[in-house]
Amino acid sequence: MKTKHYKIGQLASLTGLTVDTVRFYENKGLVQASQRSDAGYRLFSADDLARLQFIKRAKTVGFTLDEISELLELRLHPDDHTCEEVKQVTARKVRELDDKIAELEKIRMSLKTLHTACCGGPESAEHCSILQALDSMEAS
Amino acid sequence: MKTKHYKIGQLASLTGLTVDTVRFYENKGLVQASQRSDAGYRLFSADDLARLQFIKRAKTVGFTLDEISELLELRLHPDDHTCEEVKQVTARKVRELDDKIAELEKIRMSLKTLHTACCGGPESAEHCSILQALDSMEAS
DNA sequence: CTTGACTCTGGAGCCAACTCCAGGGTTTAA
DNA sequence: TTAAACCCTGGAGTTGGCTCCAGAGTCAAG
Repeated sequence: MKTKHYKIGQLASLTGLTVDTVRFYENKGLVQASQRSDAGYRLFSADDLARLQFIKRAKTVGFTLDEISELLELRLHPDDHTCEEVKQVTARKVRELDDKIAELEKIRMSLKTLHTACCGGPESAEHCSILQALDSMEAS
Repeated sequence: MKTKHYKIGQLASLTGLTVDTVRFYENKGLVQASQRSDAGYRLFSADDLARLQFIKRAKTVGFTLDEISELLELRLHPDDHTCEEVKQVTARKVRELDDKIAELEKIRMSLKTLHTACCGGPESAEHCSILQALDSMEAS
Protein backbone atom coordinates (compact mmCIF):
# COMPACT_ATOMS: atom_id res chain seq x y z
CA MET A 1 0.00 0.00 0.00
CA LYS A 2 1.59 3.17 -1.18
CA THR A 3 0.44 6.59 -0.15
CA LYS A 4 -1.41 8.74 -2.62
CA HIS A 5 0.54 11.73 -3.74
CA TYR A 6 -0.06 14.72 -5.95
CA LYS A 7 1.96 16.60 -8.49
CA ILE A 8 1.95 20.33 -8.12
CA GLY A 9 -0.69 20.91 -10.79
CA GLN A 10 -3.11 18.51 -9.15
CA LEU A 11 -2.49 20.10 -5.81
CA ALA A 12 -3.10 23.50 -7.31
CA SER A 13 -6.45 22.54 -8.76
CA LEU A 14 -7.47 20.79 -5.55
CA THR A 15 -6.72 23.85 -3.47
CA GLY A 16 -7.67 26.55 -5.96
CA LEU A 17 -4.19 28.04 -5.76
CA THR A 18 -1.94 28.42 -8.77
CA VAL A 19 1.15 26.34 -9.35
CA ASP A 20 3.25 29.45 -8.95
CA THR A 21 1.62 30.27 -5.65
CA VAL A 22 2.33 26.82 -4.26
CA ARG A 23 5.98 27.13 -5.24
CA PHE A 24 6.02 30.60 -3.74
CA TYR A 25 4.69 29.21 -0.47
CA GLU A 26 7.31 26.51 -0.52
CA ASN A 27 9.93 29.17 -0.97
CA LYS A 28 8.59 31.03 2.06
CA GLY A 29 8.71 27.83 4.07
CA LEU A 30 4.96 27.50 4.50
CA VAL A 31 4.87 24.08 2.94
CA GLN A 32 7.32 21.43 1.73
CA ALA A 33 6.74 18.71 -0.82
CA SER A 34 7.20 15.49 1.15
CA GLN A 35 9.15 13.91 -1.71
CA ARG A 36 10.50 14.41 -5.17
CA SER A 37 10.06 12.04 -8.12
CA ASP A 38 13.09 10.70 -10.01
CA ALA A 39 12.71 13.55 -12.46
CA GLY A 40 12.69 16.09 -9.66
CA TYR A 41 8.93 16.70 -9.64
CA ARG A 42 7.46 17.73 -6.32
CA LEU A 43 5.23 15.06 -4.81
CA PHE A 44 2.79 16.19 -2.17
CA SER A 45 1.09 13.97 0.38
CA ALA A 46 -2.43 14.23 1.74
CA ASP A 47 -0.88 15.96 4.75
CA ASP A 48 0.68 18.54 2.48
CA LEU A 49 -2.71 19.05 0.85
CA ALA A 50 -4.33 19.57 4.24
CA ARG A 51 -1.62 22.02 5.14
CA LEU A 52 -2.23 24.05 2.01
CA GLN A 53 -5.94 24.04 2.66
CA PHE A 54 -5.23 25.27 6.15
CA ILE A 55 -3.18 28.07 4.65
CA LYS A 56 -5.94 29.00 2.27
CA ARG A 57 -8.57 29.09 5.01
CA ALA A 58 -6.31 31.11 7.27
CA LYS A 59 -5.90 33.54 4.43
CA THR A 60 -9.63 33.93 4.01
CA VAL A 61 -9.92 34.92 7.64
CA GLY A 62 -7.35 37.60 7.12
CA PHE A 63 -4.06 36.26 8.37
CA THR A 64 -0.85 37.31 6.66
CA LEU A 65 1.59 34.67 5.49
CA ASP A 66 3.84 35.43 8.46
CA GLU A 67 0.98 34.89 10.85
CA ILE A 68 0.09 31.72 9.02
CA SER A 69 3.64 30.46 9.55
CA GLU A 70 3.11 31.01 13.23
CA LEU A 71 -0.20 29.15 13.17
CA LEU A 72 1.32 26.30 11.17
CA GLU A 73 3.95 25.87 13.83
CA LEU A 74 1.26 25.71 16.46
CA ARG A 75 -0.69 23.27 14.33
CA LEU A 76 2.31 21.02 13.74
CA HIS A 77 3.27 20.79 17.38
CA PRO A 78 0.05 21.41 19.28
CA ASP A 79 1.31 19.49 22.27
CA ASP A 80 4.07 21.97 22.81
CA HIS A 81 1.68 24.90 22.91
CA THR A 82 -1.39 26.04 24.73
CA CYS A 83 -4.83 27.12 23.61
CA GLU A 84 -3.96 30.45 25.11
CA GLU A 85 -1.14 30.93 22.64
CA VAL A 86 -3.40 30.19 19.71
CA LYS A 87 -6.08 32.45 21.03
CA GLN A 88 -3.62 35.29 21.39
CA VAL A 89 -2.92 35.19 17.68
CA THR A 90 -6.57 35.55 16.81
CA ALA A 91 -7.07 38.20 19.46
CA ARG A 92 -4.31 40.30 17.95
CA LYS A 93 -5.85 39.90 14.53
CA VAL A 94 -9.35 40.80 15.65
CA ARG A 95 -7.94 43.94 17.18
CA GLU A 96 -6.14 44.79 13.99
CA LEU A 97 -9.31 44.29 12.01
CA ASP A 98 -11.23 46.48 14.42
CA ASP A 99 -8.69 49.22 13.97
CA LYS A 100 -8.69 48.95 10.22
CA ILE A 101 -12.47 48.98 10.04
CA ALA A 102 -12.68 51.97 12.35
CA GLU A 103 -10.17 53.81 10.22
CA LEU A 104 -12.06 53.09 7.02
CA GLU A 105 -15.35 54.12 8.58
CA LYS A 106 -13.87 57.41 9.65
CA ILE A 107 -12.71 58.00 6.11
CA ARG A 108 -16.03 56.89 4.72
CA MET A 109 -17.87 59.31 7.00
CA SER A 110 -15.79 62.27 5.91
CA LEU A 111 -16.16 61.37 2.29
CA LYS A 112 -19.88 60.73 2.57
CA THR A 113 -20.30 64.15 4.13
CA LEU A 114 -18.57 65.76 1.19
CA HIS A 115 -20.54 63.61 -1.16
CA THR A 116 -23.99 64.43 0.16
CA ALA A 117 -23.24 68.13 0.39
CA CYS A 118 -22.60 68.30 -3.36
CA CYS A 119 -25.55 69.07 -5.58
CA GLY A 120 -24.14 66.83 -8.29
CA GLY A 121 -25.91 68.84 -10.96
CA PRO A 122 -24.90 69.57 -14.53
CA GLU A 123 -23.65 73.05 -13.69
CA SER A 124 -20.04 74.16 -13.71
CA ALA A 125 -17.88 72.81 -10.92
CA GLU A 126 -16.67 76.31 -10.16
CA HIS A 127 -18.47 76.39 -6.84
CA CYS A 128 -18.53 72.67 -6.23
CA SER A 129 -18.72 72.05 -2.50
CA ILE A 130 -16.50 69.00 -2.70
CA LEU A 131 -13.62 70.88 -4.27
CA GLN A 132 -14.14 73.75 -1.86
CA ALA A 133 -14.07 71.44 1.11
CA LEU A 134 -10.84 69.85 -0.07
CA ASP A 135 -9.42 73.34 -0.35
CA SER A 136 -10.27 74.36 3.18
CA MET A 137 -10.64 71.20 5.22
CA GLU A 138 -8.45 70.40 8.20
CA ALA A 139 -6.09 67.63 7.21
CA SER A 140 -5.83 65.00 9.93
CA MET B 1 5.77 93.61 -5.00
CA LYS B 2 7.18 90.18 -5.49
CA THR B 3 5.27 87.05 -4.70
CA LYS B 4 6.24 85.00 -1.70
CA HIS B 5 7.78 81.69 -2.56
CA TYR B 6 8.96 78.67 -0.66
CA LYS B 7 11.88 76.34 -0.96
CA ILE B 8 11.04 72.67 -0.82
CA GLY B 9 11.93 72.28 2.85
CA GLN B 10 9.68 75.11 3.90
CA LEU B 11 6.89 73.71 1.81
CA ALA B 12 7.42 70.34 3.40
CA SER B 13 7.16 71.65 6.92
CA LEU B 14 4.13 73.75 6.03
CA THR B 15 2.30 70.78 4.60
CA GLY B 16 3.60 68.09 6.91
CA LEU B 17 4.94 66.13 3.96
CA THR B 18 8.59 65.20 3.59
CA VAL B 19 10.88 66.77 1.05
CA ASP B 20 11.17 63.42 -0.68
CA THR B 21 7.43 63.08 -0.90
CA VAL B 22 7.05 66.49 -2.51
CA ARG B 23 9.64 65.58 -5.11
CA PHE B 24 7.91 62.27 -5.61
CA TYR B 25 4.63 64.07 -6.24
CA GLU B 26 6.32 66.35 -8.70
CA ASN B 27 7.65 63.32 -10.49
CA LYS B 28 4.14 61.91 -10.70
CA GLY B 29 2.90 65.19 -12.11
CA LEU B 30 0.71 66.07 -9.14
CA VAL B 31 2.48 69.37 -8.56
CA GLN B 32 5.09 71.53 -10.28
CA ALA B 33 7.36 74.11 -8.73
CA SER B 34 6.34 77.35 -10.41
CA GLN B 35 9.98 78.43 -10.77
CA ARG B 36 13.56 77.48 -10.12
CA SER B 37 16.20 79.66 -8.46
CA ASP B 38 19.51 80.37 -10.17
CA ALA B 39 21.03 77.45 -8.35
CA GLY B 40 18.27 75.17 -9.57
CA TYR B 41 16.30 75.12 -6.30
CA ARG B 42 12.58 74.57 -6.66
CA LEU B 43 10.54 77.63 -5.72
CA PHE B 44 6.92 77.08 -4.89
CA SER B 45 4.17 79.69 -4.90
CA ALA B 46 1.24 80.04 -2.56
CA ASP B 47 -0.83 78.31 -5.24
CA ASP B 48 1.56 75.39 -5.21
CA LEU B 49 1.22 75.26 -1.43
CA ALA B 50 -2.56 75.22 -1.71
CA ARG B 51 -2.35 72.48 -4.28
CA LEU B 52 -0.22 70.33 -2.00
CA GLN B 53 -2.59 70.92 0.87
CA PHE B 54 -5.41 69.85 -1.38
CA ILE B 55 -3.48 66.68 -2.15
CA LYS B 56 -2.92 66.00 1.51
CA ARG B 57 -6.57 66.48 2.40
CA ALA B 58 -7.68 64.32 -0.48
CA LYS B 59 -5.35 61.63 0.80
CA THR B 60 -6.86 61.76 4.28
CA VAL B 61 -10.28 61.05 2.79
CA GLY B 62 -8.90 58.01 1.08
CA PHE B 63 -8.19 58.98 -2.52
CA THR B 64 -5.29 57.37 -4.32
CA LEU B 65 -2.74 59.54 -6.08
CA ASP B 66 -4.29 58.69 -9.43
CA GLU B 67 -7.69 59.78 -8.22
CA ILE B 68 -6.14 62.91 -6.82
CA SER B 69 -4.69 63.68 -10.25
CA GLU B 70 -8.19 63.48 -11.59
CA LEU B 71 -9.50 65.79 -8.88
CA LEU B 72 -6.67 68.25 -9.45
CA GLU B 73 -7.62 68.49 -13.07
CA LEU B 74 -11.22 69.22 -12.08
CA ARG B 75 -9.99 71.73 -9.55
CA LEU B 76 -7.73 73.48 -12.02
CA HIS B 77 -10.38 73.87 -14.68
CA PRO B 78 -13.66 73.84 -12.79
CA ASP B 79 -15.40 75.78 -15.54
CA ASP B 80 -14.85 72.97 -17.97
CA HIS B 81 -16.46 70.43 -15.70
CA THR B 82 -19.68 69.85 -13.85
CA CYS B 83 -20.52 69.16 -10.23
CA GLU B 84 -21.83 65.86 -11.45
CA GLU B 85 -18.39 64.82 -12.60
CA VAL B 86 -16.86 65.67 -9.28
CA LYS B 87 -19.60 63.88 -7.42
CA GLN B 88 -19.06 60.76 -9.50
CA VAL B 89 -15.51 60.51 -8.26
CA THR B 90 -16.58 60.59 -4.63
CA ALA B 91 -19.47 58.23 -5.31
CA ARG B 92 -17.09 55.67 -6.73
CA LYS B 93 -14.85 56.02 -3.73
CA VAL B 94 -17.66 55.72 -1.21
CA ARG B 95 -18.74 52.54 -2.93
CA GLU B 96 -15.20 51.19 -2.80
CA LEU B 97 -14.98 51.97 0.89
CA ASP B 98 -18.32 50.28 1.52
CA ASP B 99 -17.07 47.18 -0.23
CA LYS B 100 -13.82 47.12 1.63
CA ILE B 101 -15.51 47.65 4.99
CA ALA B 102 -18.05 44.91 4.27
CA GLU B 103 -15.25 42.56 3.34
CA LEU B 104 -13.32 43.29 6.49
CA GLU B 105 -16.41 42.86 8.62
CA LYS B 106 -17.08 39.49 7.09
CA ILE B 107 -13.55 38.48 7.92
CA ARG B 108 -13.83 39.91 11.38
CA MET B 109 -17.01 37.95 12.02
CA SER B 110 -15.45 34.65 10.99
CA LEU B 111 -12.41 35.30 13.06
CA LYS B 112 -14.39 36.46 16.07
CA THR B 113 -16.41 33.28 15.92
CA LEU B 114 -13.25 31.21 16.00
CA HIS B 115 -11.88 33.39 18.72
CA THR B 116 -14.82 33.15 21.11
CA ALA B 117 -15.16 29.40 20.61
CA CYS B 118 -11.65 28.82 21.92
CA CYS B 119 -11.26 28.27 25.63
CA GLY B 120 -7.92 30.06 25.63
CA GLY B 121 -6.76 28.07 28.62
CA PRO B 122 -3.28 26.93 29.58
CA GLU B 123 -3.90 23.38 28.31
CA SER B 124 -2.30 21.82 25.27
CA ALA B 125 -3.48 23.12 21.92
CA GLU B 126 -4.02 19.57 20.74
CA HIS B 127 -7.77 20.00 20.66
CA CYS B 128 -7.81 23.74 20.12
CA SER B 129 -11.03 24.70 18.41
CA ILE B 130 -9.35 27.41 16.37
CA LEU B 131 -6.86 25.05 14.77
CA GLN B 132 -9.60 22.49 14.25
CA ALA B 133 -11.81 25.03 12.54
CA LEU B 134 -9.01 26.07 10.22
CA ASP B 135 -8.55 22.41 9.38
CA SER B 136 -12.15 21.83 8.43
CA MET B 137 -13.63 25.19 7.48
CA GLU B 138 -14.97 25.98 4.04
CA ALA B 139 -12.61 28.31 2.30
CA SER B 140 -14.43 31.08 0.52
C1' DC C 1 7.43 8.79 -32.38
C1' DT C 2 5.68 12.93 -31.89
C1' DT C 3 3.19 16.56 -29.96
C1' DG C 4 1.31 18.93 -26.38
C1' DA C 5 0.72 19.33 -21.56
C1' DC C 6 3.14 19.19 -17.65
C1' DT C 7 7.23 20.24 -14.55
C1' DC C 8 11.78 22.31 -13.12
C1' DT C 9 14.97 26.53 -11.71
C1' DG C 10 16.28 31.19 -10.87
C1' DG C 11 15.22 35.51 -11.30
C1' DA C 12 12.60 39.58 -12.85
C1' DG C 13 8.42 42.37 -12.65
C1' DC C 14 4.22 44.21 -10.57
C1' DC C 15 1.33 47.29 -7.42
C1' DA C 16 1.25 51.89 -4.40
C1' DA C 17 3.38 55.26 -2.17
C1' DC C 18 6.96 56.33 -0.65
C1' DT C 19 11.99 56.31 1.47
C1' DC C 20 16.77 56.37 1.27
C1' DC C 21 21.21 56.89 -0.80
C1' DA C 22 25.56 58.76 -2.95
C1' DG C 23 27.86 62.34 -4.51
C1' DG C 24 27.63 66.51 -5.59
C1' DG C 25 26.48 72.04 -5.26
C1' DT C 26 24.47 76.24 -2.30
C1' DT C 27 23.19 79.15 1.40
C1' DT C 28 23.41 81.01 5.87
C1' DA C 29 24.64 82.06 10.52
C1' DA C 30 28.45 82.58 13.69
C1' DT D 1 35.68 81.59 6.53
C1' DT D 2 33.93 77.69 7.64
C1' DA D 3 30.65 74.34 9.18
C1' DA D 4 25.96 73.12 9.35
C1' DA D 5 22.01 72.82 7.04
C1' DC D 6 19.94 72.96 2.99
C1' DC D 7 19.19 71.64 -2.03
C1' DC D 8 19.97 68.88 -6.54
C1' DT D 9 19.69 64.36 -9.60
C1' DG D 10 19.01 59.67 -10.69
C1' DG D 11 18.28 55.45 -9.20
C1' DA D 12 17.71 51.67 -5.92
C1' DG D 13 15.18 49.64 -2.06
C1' DT D 14 10.90 48.73 0.77
C1' DT D 15 6.40 45.94 1.73
C1' DG D 16 3.32 41.67 0.68
C1' DG D 17 1.84 38.49 -2.18
C1' DC D 18 2.10 37.03 -5.85
C1' DT D 19 2.78 36.50 -11.28
C1' DC D 20 5.36 35.79 -15.30
C1' DC D 21 9.32 34.48 -17.93
C1' DA D 22 13.00 31.75 -20.49
C1' DG D 23 15.02 27.76 -21.33
C1' DA D 24 15.16 23.15 -20.42
C1' DG D 25 13.62 18.45 -19.06
C1' DT D 26 9.57 14.85 -18.58
C1' DC D 27 5.46 12.38 -19.36
C1' DA D 28 1.04 10.67 -21.58
C1' DA D 29 -2.04 10.02 -25.47
C1' DG D 30 -2.64 8.70 -30.07
